[in-house]
Amino acid sequence: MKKATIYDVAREAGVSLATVSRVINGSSVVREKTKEKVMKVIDELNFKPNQIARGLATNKTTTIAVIFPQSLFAHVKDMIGGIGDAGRTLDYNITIYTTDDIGNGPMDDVMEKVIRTRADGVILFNNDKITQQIELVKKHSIPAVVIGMQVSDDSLGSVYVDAQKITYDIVNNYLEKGKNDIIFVSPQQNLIRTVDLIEGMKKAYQDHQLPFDEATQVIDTSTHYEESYTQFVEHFRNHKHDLVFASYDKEGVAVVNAAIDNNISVPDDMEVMAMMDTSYSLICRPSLSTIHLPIYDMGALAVRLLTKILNQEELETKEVCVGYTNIYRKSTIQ
Amino acid sequence: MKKATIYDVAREAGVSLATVSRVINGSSVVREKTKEKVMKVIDELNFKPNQIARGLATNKTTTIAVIFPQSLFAHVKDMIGGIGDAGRTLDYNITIYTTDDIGNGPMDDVMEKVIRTRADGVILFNNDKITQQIELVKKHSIPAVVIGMQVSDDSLGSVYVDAQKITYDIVNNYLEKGKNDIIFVSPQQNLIRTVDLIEGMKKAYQDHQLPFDEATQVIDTSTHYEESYTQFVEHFRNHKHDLVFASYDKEGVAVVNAAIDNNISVPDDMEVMAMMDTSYSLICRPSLSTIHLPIYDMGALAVRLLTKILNQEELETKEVCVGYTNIYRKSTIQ
DNA sequence: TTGAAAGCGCTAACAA
DNA sequence: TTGTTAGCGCTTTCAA
Repeated sequence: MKKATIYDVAREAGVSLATVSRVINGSSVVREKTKEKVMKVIDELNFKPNQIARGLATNKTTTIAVIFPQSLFAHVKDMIGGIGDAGRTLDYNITIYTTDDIGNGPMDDVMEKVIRTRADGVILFNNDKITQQIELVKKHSIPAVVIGMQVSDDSLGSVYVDAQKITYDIVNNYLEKGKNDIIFVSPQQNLIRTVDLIEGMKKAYQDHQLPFDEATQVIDTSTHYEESYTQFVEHFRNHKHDLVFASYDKEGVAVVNAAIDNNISVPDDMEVMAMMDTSYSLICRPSLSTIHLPIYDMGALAVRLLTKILNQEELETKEVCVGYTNIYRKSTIQ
Repeated sequence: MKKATIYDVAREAGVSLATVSRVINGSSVVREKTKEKVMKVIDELNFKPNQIARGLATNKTTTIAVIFPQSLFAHVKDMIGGIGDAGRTLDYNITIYTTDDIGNGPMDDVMEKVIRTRADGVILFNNDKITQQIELVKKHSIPAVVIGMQVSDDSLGSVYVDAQKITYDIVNNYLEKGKNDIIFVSPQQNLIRTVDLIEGMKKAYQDHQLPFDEATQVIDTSTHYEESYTQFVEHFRNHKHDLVFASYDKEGVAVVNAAIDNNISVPDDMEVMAMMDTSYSLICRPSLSTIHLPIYDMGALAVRLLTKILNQEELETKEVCVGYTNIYRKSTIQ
């Protein structure tokens, strides 16, 4: 049995196409009596408007494309809940596109697909290729919002956190206590811009007239627990710091475990602080002090912001900065 | 500047619509010379075929809807990588829909959206409402594959793991060693059917002519670490078992940590085994023995299977059973 | 308040 | 090998 179309409804209800269209789009001009009649037929025929046809007619798809590299997956997946829920509430379809790790001209290919599908807008995430991605959406003038970094551009929105402030405050706090052996560990790919995080540290050192040596105080690591753990076991064989700040809980746990295995007591001999407040930080023993970011909300906010841009709604700002909370648990002395 | 349409290309290239259409769809009948000419214009005008228009004409959207309850998010998110990558390789769009936790008539609403968007097919996950969901897709005759449970139905595909065998083998092994105080812990919502997991245990007990008491040997828990941890700290105050089998690593870690806090040594006093082989099992101390399931692959396989069904390709079976590996680490005596 | 009709951008017979 | 033409199912003027 074929799906009922608007024609079928019109015929059965004895009205024109236009009237049915008005009814399903909630136009106010249609008489109550007619409306009821049409609704009844819609129900009887189990008619569901074809969004594809509508899309063709209106040149809108009510679809938002979410683009992210697989390597950022750990961060993105936690946001998908918020993105999905907001999409549902606001009646937008969310379609996801992964880049890299597979295929060849990754970003171009993906953008090509997004353009073909005529998504109304896209959501991007801070990553090492973000500049190139932003170029692309601008070139094709696709409305977009990027999560994880502030971007000041008329055509783009952004949802971000004040990364510099996060590290500045923490580092400043330790320096004030005379604890100035602080290192920063992070994988290359990160939702929160590592340059900003590092910048915040630098500033704090500067304000205390202390030297900050990026070569030794910033350590790159892997996103795979086993690799980072192994790396840190080695590192802590002959290093010990006042504070290790990790940009993601998982790496924070690797630090803690590696330290413990080198008989460095956390937090007594060395303090550890991480970011994101995921389950990892709870599971860790001692439990990890961490920065809580409103991950779910950031996803939902990005969708909300994007739809506002799409609907040309008034908005005070296209750059929305979200708050965060320092959560002190057992890996720091508080 | 408006986007170029197939008309623009036809006009510029001095050919008809049909020819352009043939070129972009890779039809073999078009002369090489003409093809080149058309391609050139396509490039110049930066023409991107409108998939919406194509969808209307062909009655196909090349999109797959992935539907899952938020409560199953922890499992699903790990699969999204595989689903996304497979979608990209096979040139299908993946759109995600979350159910429950928000809104009212959850599943009906979602299905309504899926129908409106005319997704070619859907991917479902085992969860406590799966029967109802299967009913719905069948009622609307939407091609579907479900992940996490075997379903024998002509119109549906499934990608699953032999859950009964997993628990049977493990439990059987312990019973043979005379260790028969075994409990099973799991949250309500699970990707792998808990009834099957429990059934496997029962069978093993049966084969050993030993009683299995579901009331005491099966423990429900929360998906939130803090809650399950608290619950287990209480439980282990006056319980100790030969083996605790948890259906997900996170709950396994909660068991381990709660046991340790009650001075129960793992694995000497009590062994713990979990499922999924996520980072949690690595982070746990002692590291968790766990069942490795090919999560990424299951996602990719589901997409592959669904597209085969959509394209009416020949397939030996619609019920694909994937393998698994027992990974023994430090939470069990091996 | 309703209807007629054109058009959205493409595909797919069918004819040439 | 190419072109003509009729849809696909909806929205949206414009007129009534």
